[in-house]
Amino acid sequence: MPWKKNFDVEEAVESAMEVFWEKGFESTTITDITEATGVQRQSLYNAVGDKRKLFLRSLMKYDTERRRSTLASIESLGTPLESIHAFFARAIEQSTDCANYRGCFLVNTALRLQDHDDEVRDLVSAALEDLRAFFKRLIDHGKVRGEIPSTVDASATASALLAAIFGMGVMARGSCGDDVIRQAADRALSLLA
Amino acid sequence: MPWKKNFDVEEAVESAMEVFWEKGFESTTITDITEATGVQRQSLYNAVGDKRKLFLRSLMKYDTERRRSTLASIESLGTPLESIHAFFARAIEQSTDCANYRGCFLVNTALRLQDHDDEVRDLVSAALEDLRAFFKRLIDHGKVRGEIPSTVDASATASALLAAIFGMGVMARGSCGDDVIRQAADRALSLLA
DNA sequence: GCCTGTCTTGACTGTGCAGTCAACACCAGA
DNA sequence: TCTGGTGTTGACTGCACAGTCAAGACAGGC
Repeated sequence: MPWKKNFDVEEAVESAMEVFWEKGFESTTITDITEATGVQRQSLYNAVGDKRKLFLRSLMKYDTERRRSTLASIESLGTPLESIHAFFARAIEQSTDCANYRGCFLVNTALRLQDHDDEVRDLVSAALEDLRAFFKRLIDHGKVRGEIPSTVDASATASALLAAIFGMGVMARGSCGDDVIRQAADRALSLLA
Repeated sequence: MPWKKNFDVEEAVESAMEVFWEKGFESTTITDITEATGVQRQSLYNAVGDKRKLFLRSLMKYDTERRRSTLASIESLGTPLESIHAFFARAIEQSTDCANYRGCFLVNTALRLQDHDDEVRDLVSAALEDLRAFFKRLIDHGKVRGEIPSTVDASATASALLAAIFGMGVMARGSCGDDVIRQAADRALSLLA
């Protein structure tokens, strides 16, 4: 019978994800990926399919293994208001670390959606909506607990926080100063007071 | 003596700008541009230089002829607060017109700054800072006129409005619903009340 | 009318890319 | 030990692109 693969497909997708995340779909070459994974060209094609399929799989891996678990861990950190602050603190930290800034893989992909097909579009769209739902849920809980004023419109404010997070990412890329990013976060969070 | 060019370089740059704006630097080919301008390859190279120079010139043209004049006309529209609202109304209109959405050329470029050299980076960075200054100036004037509360921190709020504008752009690209974008704008503007 | 130097034209060159191919290495069962 | 099917390897193919070249078109100065 056959012969066993001498590499782990999941590990290869993980490495490919890092490259796509860093450089984006168009700017990543198959050679970049074979170098990052140590897996030969044809072996990749056999195991996963073409570049597009590999990208989709990387994005799905990011969505399930990074984004969702990050949100879950932040949500379980403390009170709802604390969780929202923690999320923004994390975003500020990432946005102001210019040297290593690479943003969120899903948001990066959202910004270049024209490069992709419907499967990717749907995944991105669902992830953005999920992030908004995350904020809304936390705001609702915060209102119940009394740490967020009951006059705050949970849905609208969740949308505003989402925009603020995205905007901070754009500012980080556009080489705005750190202060500006921090100010934007601070004012966005003031919507909860 | 020589022979006169039978095309107008400024017109050609204008057409090239439309293409770069629509598709971005990497995705635009010289052929796209020769087709859009009707100018031959070599004539473009003679007149402007390579693709990178043509892009820079397009971006400078956009900066001076579109962005600045747009801000100036909005600023002279009515009271400071009305101007800010008008700016957001315009952004909402553009962000929710999915079919024709192409964002702001400068912001699009900011999102792919790694594709570009220092000249482009500096131009983008200055433009973003200028937009922030635009908001800050209007807020300051609004406070003097009494239509914006004196408790509002002009600098921080300008940063937040900037982030909101960018965030709305990301949401539009990520195929968020129009309602979400409108909510985000509404909450951002509530920082002025 | 010829000459000079610029503008135009379309073919060409070299490069980098995604994806494919065919030869070979390997293992299990007959 | 042979055989069949799978994994691996590196060379290959075809394409799209940026940028170049050289021959020709053109207008004004002599």
